[in-house]
Amino acid sequence: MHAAVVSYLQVALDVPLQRTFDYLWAGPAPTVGSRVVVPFGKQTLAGVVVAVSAELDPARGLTVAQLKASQAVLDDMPPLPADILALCKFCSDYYAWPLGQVIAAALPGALRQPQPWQGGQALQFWQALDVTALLGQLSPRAHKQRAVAEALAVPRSIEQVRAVAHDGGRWLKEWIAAGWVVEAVPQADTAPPQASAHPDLTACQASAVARLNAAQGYQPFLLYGVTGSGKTEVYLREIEARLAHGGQVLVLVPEINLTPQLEARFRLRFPHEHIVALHSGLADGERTRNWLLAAQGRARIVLGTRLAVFTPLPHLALIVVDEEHDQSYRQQEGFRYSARDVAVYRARQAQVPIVLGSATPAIESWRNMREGRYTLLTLGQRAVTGAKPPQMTLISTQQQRLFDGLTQTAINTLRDCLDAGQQALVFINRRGYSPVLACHECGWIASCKRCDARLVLHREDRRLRCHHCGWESPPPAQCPDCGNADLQPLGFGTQRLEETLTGLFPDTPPLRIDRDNTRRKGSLDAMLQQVHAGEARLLVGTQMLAKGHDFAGLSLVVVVNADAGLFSTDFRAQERLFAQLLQVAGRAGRAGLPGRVLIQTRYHDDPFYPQLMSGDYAAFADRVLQERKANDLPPYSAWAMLRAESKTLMRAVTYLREAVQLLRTQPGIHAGAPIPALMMRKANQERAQVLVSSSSRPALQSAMRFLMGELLQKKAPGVRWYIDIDPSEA
DNA sequence: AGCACGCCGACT
DNA sequence: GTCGGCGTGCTC
Repeated sequence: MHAAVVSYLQVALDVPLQRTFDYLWAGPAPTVGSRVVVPFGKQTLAGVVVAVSAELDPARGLTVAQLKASQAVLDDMPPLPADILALCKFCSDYYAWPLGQVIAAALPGALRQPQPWQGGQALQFWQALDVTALLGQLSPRAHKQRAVAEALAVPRSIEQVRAVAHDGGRWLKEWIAAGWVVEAVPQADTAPPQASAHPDLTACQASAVARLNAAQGYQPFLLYGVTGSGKTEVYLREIEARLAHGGQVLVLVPEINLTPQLEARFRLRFPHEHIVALHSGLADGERTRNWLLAAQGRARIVLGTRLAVFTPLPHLALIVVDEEHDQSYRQQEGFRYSARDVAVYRARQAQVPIVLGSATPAIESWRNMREGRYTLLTLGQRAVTGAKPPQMTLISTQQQRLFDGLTQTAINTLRDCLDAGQQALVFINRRGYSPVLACHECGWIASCKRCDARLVLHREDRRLRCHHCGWESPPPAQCPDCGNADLQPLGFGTQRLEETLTGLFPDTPPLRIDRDNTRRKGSLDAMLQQVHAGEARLLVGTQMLAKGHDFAGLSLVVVVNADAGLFSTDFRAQERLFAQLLQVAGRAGRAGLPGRVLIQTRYHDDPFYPQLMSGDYAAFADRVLQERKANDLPPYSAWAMLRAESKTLMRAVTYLREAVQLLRTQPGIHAGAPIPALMMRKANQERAQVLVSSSSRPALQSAMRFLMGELLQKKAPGVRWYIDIDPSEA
């Protein structure tokens, strides 16, 4: 007889509590990273074991009697490997978010449930023993069945079979029972990469590929090239090289709706590889299956959105972040992280190269490149011939009156375009721009005297506020420079644009395409269909239209409120605007038609516009970097936003004031004044925020850690708070 | 986050 | 007399 084995497990649970919980396990110690089912209060939860010991650590301050027993150790997934746990731990510390919730974000939904995942059979693959013989059994008119049978010439999962035909799963079951189809192992590794369809590389591409090929261990690259310069081909070549050495690659892309095209291109290029997609648009089962295939090392290419950055990849050999500047790499809800930054950390941790690709790199990445931390790979020339760069024109709104946001020049040009039977896009962007008060006569802009930042107009209480330092005042009755009494926020007047256009062009009613009216599934496709069919010729769109969609008949783009983006309180707004305008300009004149882009601005003298006109992003980025340095903005200063919500604004503000007092005891920390949030009421909660900054990242980290300790101690009835590290806007 | 316990208003 | 409002307190 031998003594009963007892292990003590530290378990991370998906609860908003900054600690792990300890459980007993009557049996041999499970592997760290295992999924367990544990009782928690009255609930039963799934958790992940983050530490195991044979004795209860007295430092935990618990007695054995206080511990409950873990109910089960699940084996439906391989235990989370040490590198992923370490990555989660890093994120938990860096982003000040509970470890259990970071881990939960890293797992697909089915593996967050306190039941074993039942979809294991979806990991099996099936293949017809003899396709010809099977086809001979089928009715020649059963086209769907025949298609499924043909697909089974190579190993297929049940999802893949269902994708071929709706009833595919049922037929598969029948054929398995009849012995026509047997389980098979995909032969990903034995098939040599096909030497098919490799386009010739330009000199720039060839040199980029050569330098990527030579990379060993951790090496970050910034692949900088205009649209059409062939960044994807560079990724594909490098991926091919890394796969040839038995590696896995992680490819991150910004949006779900861009994935199908790219995925198709990857599948075409690597027909014998397991390529799995990972994004929130997948059904739970498929996402879990894809995640497991990657974690088992069976899928060698993972193509996913930001959440894919946490996928376990035992043979990780390369990370690609496409359109690395894109805002959708930032999770804005709950566990707020930047997938690009996490990807860089992961590449260093795994000692593999990482390629950050963009035509308009994030200023942070540009700085890393300029300071020698990232290697620059430039793709200069256009690989795709034919597409001529559009002709860009500025229209100064200084001389021309605006009619609901449109100049006469813009109206005339739109009319000419529509009369000629072509398509036009009026591009507005009002997302994320704070109302910045300006004089539309002389160009004066309300700015903070103390920090040089733009002031924001808070309409609720008619106050101007600096989101940087908290200074506030009532808005001036008239322009301090020219005396004009009609001060309006930049970008005002675009609200009624759609009606105005309807009135101006009754024969070609505008079609508005934005987030609000495309939320319903399929509605975007229906609208795009109308555009392609030429039924809609006048489009009104937001940045949704800037990405990805090509319209053959589109020859004119009018940008109506660029200035609202140029003078935003968001210090990142300029680079976003630059990227967006370059992108939207690329929409015009795709198919031989000469493209024209009209940009209305009151501030045509701003250095922004000449740099935009010449497409000189490098000059723009260097200038922005200098400005950021001069004004002590990120990345030259580390920022965190402390946000609080409560029933009343007073409470949230008072709470933040106390937090500011605490922060000011910390060395090297600057904390401003609490500011009411612009979108104030959200779910009946008033919100306020305060900006915390430091010239030293470690100082900021330790101050926030200190603050969290203090805030967790003191109880604040009805106040919820959280910390946003590296916030995307002020 | 859940889910309890816990004291004060309108109702089978 | 009870059902139920959500304040506050805890979860190994």
